[in-house]
Amino acid sequence: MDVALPHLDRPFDYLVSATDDEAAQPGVRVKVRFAGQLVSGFLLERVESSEHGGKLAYLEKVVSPEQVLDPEVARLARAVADRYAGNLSDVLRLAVPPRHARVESQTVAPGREDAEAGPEEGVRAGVDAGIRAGSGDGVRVGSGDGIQAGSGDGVQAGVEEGVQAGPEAGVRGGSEAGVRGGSEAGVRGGAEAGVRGGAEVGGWDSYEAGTAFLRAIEEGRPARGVWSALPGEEWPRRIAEAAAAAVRGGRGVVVVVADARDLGRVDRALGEVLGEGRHVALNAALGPAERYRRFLAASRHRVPVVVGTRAAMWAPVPKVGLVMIWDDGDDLHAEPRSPYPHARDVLLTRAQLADCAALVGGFARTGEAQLLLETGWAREIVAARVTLRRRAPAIAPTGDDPQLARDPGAVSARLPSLAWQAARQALQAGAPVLVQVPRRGYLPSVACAECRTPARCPHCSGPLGLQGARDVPICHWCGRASAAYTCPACGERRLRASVTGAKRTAEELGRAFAGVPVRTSGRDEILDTVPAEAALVVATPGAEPVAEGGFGAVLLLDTWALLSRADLRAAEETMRRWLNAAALARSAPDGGRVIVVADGGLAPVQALLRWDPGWFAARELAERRELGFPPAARMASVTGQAAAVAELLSLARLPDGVEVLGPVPAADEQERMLLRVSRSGAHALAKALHEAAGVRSARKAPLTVRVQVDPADLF
DNA sequence: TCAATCCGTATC
DNA sequence: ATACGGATTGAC
Repeated sequence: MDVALPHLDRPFDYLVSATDDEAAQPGVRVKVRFAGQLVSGFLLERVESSEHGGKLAYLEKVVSPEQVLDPEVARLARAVADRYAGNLSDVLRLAVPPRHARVESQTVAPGREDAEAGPEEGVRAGVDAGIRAGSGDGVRVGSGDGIQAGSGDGVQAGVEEGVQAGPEAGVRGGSEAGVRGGSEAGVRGGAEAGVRGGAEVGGWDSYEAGTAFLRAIEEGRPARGVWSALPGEEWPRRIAEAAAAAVRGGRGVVVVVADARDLGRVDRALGEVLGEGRHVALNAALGPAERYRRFLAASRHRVPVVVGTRAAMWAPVPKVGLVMIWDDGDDLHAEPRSPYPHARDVLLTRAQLADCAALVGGFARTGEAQLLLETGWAREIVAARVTLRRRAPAIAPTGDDPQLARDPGAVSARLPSLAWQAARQALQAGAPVLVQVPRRGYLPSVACAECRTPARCPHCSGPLGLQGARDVPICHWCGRASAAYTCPACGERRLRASVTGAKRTAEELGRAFAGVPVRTSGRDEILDTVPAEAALVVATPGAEPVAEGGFGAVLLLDTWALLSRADLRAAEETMRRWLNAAALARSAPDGGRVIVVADGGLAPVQALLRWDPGWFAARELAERRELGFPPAARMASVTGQAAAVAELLSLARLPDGVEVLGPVPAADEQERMLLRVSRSGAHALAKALHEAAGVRSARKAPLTVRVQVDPADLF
């Protein structure tokens, strides 16, 4: 039922007229009369009788016989709503794309391929028996406790406790538990698969548990993996190979990536590995018609594999056997609309509910992924150190480079000398060089308040910037503070903000490396690939192109700006950006180098030098455990006007052990309270908050309160 | 004693 | 939003 009121977040029963009987199948869109007005909803299930005491109304109409809400997705949506203290209707808005009637009629519905093309309405109009009113042949519409009673809670507990209880789940994943898929694998893949076995594993044999993981997927076992991709890895190809294994086993696959560029890469790889017509790519940027067309292709089980950005996590696929997420630390995976579910969480819940395989992959590793490993919910898929050494670039820090100030070359290049040397060598060898600089505005640069000469670091000539409200300018490149800055041109001491971004850096580097083409890739114009020839490529994090044959050198500049952010995830995010850029370099045996302009003693720098995202993630998680931060604990925020927040919290029957923190001021004269609870109490906390919101909405409380579980912006 | 009105609550 | 039931109030 498309009603976003927490106290109405449950299914409602309706009668079905004989006219609607055939079309009224689970998953179809319907219109019903609710409190006097016509509202839309989804038919959740057909039932013989209703427990509802009062009078039942008839379904107003079946909007379309298209079964757009897959039962598996409906269960998932309910579980996600529960986890995030949200309404099913909100989740379904995210999960099922808006209907496009023309697309629906243009394409042939399943099972009707042979029927004479007549419009579906015509087909049903023929069935026009009398009304079987009394029979009580009913239907359940709207919100899905109906799917049903026990399972709502049980399922949610499953994930929480699955993650928590670990060992059992882990053992289950690893062992022979999921025999179900086995038969299909035998029938479909058969001898062929057996023979091709080795080749089908593709590049997964570079990872210690890789081959076994792929075999498990093909055999339909619910294996769960956290995959640390090797530097230089053709990860879209690995994802496609994993998808192909599931398809050979007769199962469906859902892949979620962060942005359109990653989507393009996986889309291409899937086409190559699976052949055309075996998958669809879903992208928010598609128009409504094309989006619905592709959704229908999946919903009608025309294709076994769906890849897409965030919203694709809800895509229906036939007999889901594997869900995958790439680069789960990317903040694009967090849904910005209520109830703000995170793609990783949704996919893992999906795997838990469907008892299917799951893969969380990336060059970096998030605290959440680390937790999956430490609880035993998932197994590590990593390469042996010896393989890593063969594939990784040579990585060095320039932190306290003693040559920095003395080396005239470094000053003229406006780069620390080591970075300058690495770039020059790569260019001389005919290889492209990647320079990663933070996004414009990330840390504003400063210029002389009088003559507007850009303020430069006295040590390395890097651009100076101001961090937050602090007055002391800091170098973007080497991180040194310049307390007593004086403009070399006019002697002025005051500074004003100016902007330096990728563009400016590109200009400066162009002057330093005369004759070398300089290209930029950033927000407005993103490069996808660059050829294997000498060029400087200045890119913001996330916009780095892939170089044919790999970059000869990767320079990570302005690292201080990333590391010093006052964000819980600053270090993790920095690590992720570095690894993603460094992964684009050639291997050390092929001359690939990565220079990070940062102090080699810092933990993220250490982790980068050793290419050890696991070590870093374990360290991060341990720290968050100590501090009681997510994902070691579960947090929720309640935001709104002070009185409304207080009302909600007074109504909430919070479980034992909830810590209430705050209030802290929020935007628009509102305030925000934070609630913290152990992971085992997470479900109860969400339930209590949803119930309290329900009481408020039943009272028609005028002031809105926003409840967020695992808010993206903590501290 | 009954109807008009108000308030709170459920909405199949 | 709107409809309904129960309580409340005011007129006969």
